[in-house]
Amino acid sequence: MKTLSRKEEIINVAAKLFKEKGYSAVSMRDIAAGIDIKAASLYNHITGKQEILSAIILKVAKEFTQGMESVVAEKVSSIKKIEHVIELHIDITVNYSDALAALNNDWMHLETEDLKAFVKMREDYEQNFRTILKQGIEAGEIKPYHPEVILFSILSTLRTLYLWYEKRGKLDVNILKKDMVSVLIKGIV
Amino acid sequence: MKTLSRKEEIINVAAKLFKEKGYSAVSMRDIAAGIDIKAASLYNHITGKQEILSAIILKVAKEFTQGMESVVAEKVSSIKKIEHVIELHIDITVNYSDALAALNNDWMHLETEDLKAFVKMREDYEQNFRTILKQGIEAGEIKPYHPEVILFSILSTLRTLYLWYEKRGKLDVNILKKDMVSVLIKGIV
DNA sequence: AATTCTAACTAACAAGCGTTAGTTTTGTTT
DNA sequence: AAACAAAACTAACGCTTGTTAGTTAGAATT
Repeated sequence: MKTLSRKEEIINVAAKLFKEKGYSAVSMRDIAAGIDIKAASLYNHITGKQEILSAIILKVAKEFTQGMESVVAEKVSSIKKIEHVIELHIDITVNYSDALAALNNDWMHLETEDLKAFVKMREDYEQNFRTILKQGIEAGEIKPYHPEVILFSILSTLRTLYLWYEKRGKLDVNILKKDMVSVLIKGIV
Repeated sequence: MKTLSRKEEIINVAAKLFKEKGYSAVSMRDIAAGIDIKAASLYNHITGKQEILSAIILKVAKEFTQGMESVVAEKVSSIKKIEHVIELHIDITVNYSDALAALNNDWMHLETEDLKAFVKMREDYEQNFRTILKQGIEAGEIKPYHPEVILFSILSTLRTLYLWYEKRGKLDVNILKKDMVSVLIKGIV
């Protein structure tokens, strides 16, 4: 357990508050109160509210981008790749569940460069996933549904996992992985 | 095409803006500008910002509650009931896609009575869905996974469908229903 | 012991917020 | 044409917002 720098502390507290009320409804005074200092003191550590949001979102977005690129490069079946994408999401959810709320709900409050960077990462990520699915369909591993329906179905489940993970008392990660893979890939009947 | 009352117009414009930026980031002046009047004029038609949010969210929440109760009362197999829940979500998504954004992301900004009413409806809804799944598992129609994993997986897909429906150019509803049912129930392998 | 640096503080700013009061315009009913 | 109601307007209110300036206390470095 490394001790956190003040900046990391600010970002963690902010992420938790953003998760509860959303970026716009959280004030700098709220964030400051969360670590028992005054709002003006925050500016000794960060340049502004925007920097906090960027730090939260882009860090996790990079983890997704990087993780997805690793999976794409693997020399395994498409189904195995999808399994690994599911596991990637679960791992990130477990480690950054507060940040994921901001990534899902507050990305539109990013500005200029950061917004563009985020949107690009998100598009690339989806495109990689789409490619995996199409290859799986071509190879006959996956039923020939419209790839968009499959993509959306799996991705929306994975993206909102953070809402659900904490509520159910932080279940065992390995059991979660096994069950999620089964339900999402093999169906329920 | 019935002509809208001013109040309905306000609510529709607000819902669209809430979808784009979230409740807290949308000002009364923004909403007013959306129908080309001044902010103060809104108050001839509504009592305040809160009433707009309540109107948007509770209307749709009631549709879900009512629809789910109809499905539960049906004398059909559990699988058929799940199919009908999926179709219910798709129908509501098509008719109220803006309102669904507020329902998903801004419900926590409801106050007192309205907040309590919403949370109760949501819990009841999930409980009904859970019951359908458990009966399906008991009857051997559904694989014996942990019902929570199935519930979460299907529900999170359906709840974020609004994000996806408009982006893909408003696909045909019947095709969408057919594909979603297949993917969510039968899996992809 | 003197100096520098870090991170807190108080005070205040201009701008924007939701909302209210009072007035004027618009369109309908008598 | 006069009277009325509905719905717009202008102006302003008290409050909160993100942020800046200037100051101070304590720790680290010289």
